[in-house]
Amino acid sequence: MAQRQPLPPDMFDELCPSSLLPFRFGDKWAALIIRCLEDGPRRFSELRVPLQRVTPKVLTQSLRRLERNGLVSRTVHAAPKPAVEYALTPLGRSMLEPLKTACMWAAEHWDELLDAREQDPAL
Amino acid sequence: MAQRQPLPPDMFDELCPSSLLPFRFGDKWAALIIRCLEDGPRRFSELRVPLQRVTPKVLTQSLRRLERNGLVSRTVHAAPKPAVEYALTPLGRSMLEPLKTACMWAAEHWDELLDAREQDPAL
DNA sequence: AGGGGCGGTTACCTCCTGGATACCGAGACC
DNA sequence: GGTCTCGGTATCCAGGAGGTAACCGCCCCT
Repeated sequence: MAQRQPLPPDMFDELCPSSLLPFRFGDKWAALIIRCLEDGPRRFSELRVPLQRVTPKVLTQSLRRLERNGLVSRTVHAAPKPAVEYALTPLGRSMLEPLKTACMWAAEHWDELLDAREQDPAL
Repeated sequence: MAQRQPLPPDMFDELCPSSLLPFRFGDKWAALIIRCLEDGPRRFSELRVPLQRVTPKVLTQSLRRLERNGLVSRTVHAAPKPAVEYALTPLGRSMLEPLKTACMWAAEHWDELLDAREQDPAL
């Protein structure tokens, strides 16, 4: 193997996007919410169906954060019935691609991950 | 737009890979460590160079966790000098691809993310 | 035999996330 | 006017992630 370069001290300096974001994106439920919105706007109570174990407080928190980061939009419809719809913004939609790449990796290697854990039962 | 399907309650049931892993992978430093190991094995003190702000305790924690999950291997060389080398396993190496996809997304949309936060100064 | 680098460990503490539970206000409906 | 659903809030709390600081054993080198 060729001689490797030493790792530069400034490799991850500052707010480098590649150092902060990937694979630590959002909170626990953010990715799932984005996938729920893939097919179009959804209402609060619609989201609670697949995300059964998310309490309303936490769901609100997640949605607010996604809104703040410009990935999701929140629209209140007064008529005919009061309703709130959450939808992906273009930015949110652009995130579907890397999200799916990650999902595919996870699906492909899920067994290996489980195996590794079982081979080392120490926690 | 065509009528959307309602979201199924079992959409994220159980340990579905796509629900657990993507974008919440590992701890705070896991992704950075993996990128540091891309070019070959590295020693503990080598990793501390780019990851300046990681204390030894936390770095050890991260590495142990990556080892447990089968992404990184730890090898102790006794001779000629005592040294410990961390390297990517094939599984760890397979993670580089989705990781880079995520990095590219972050780099492309970094400005938009910052903009969104500034438009909504409420926290 | 003393010092220094390597590769950690230990104890302690803080903050944030996320969960449980209960409550609530505005409209629509009966 | 009472009640139902929708879309949340308010409060409290526990666990874990991650940071700080100090210490440590081993081996090599001189």
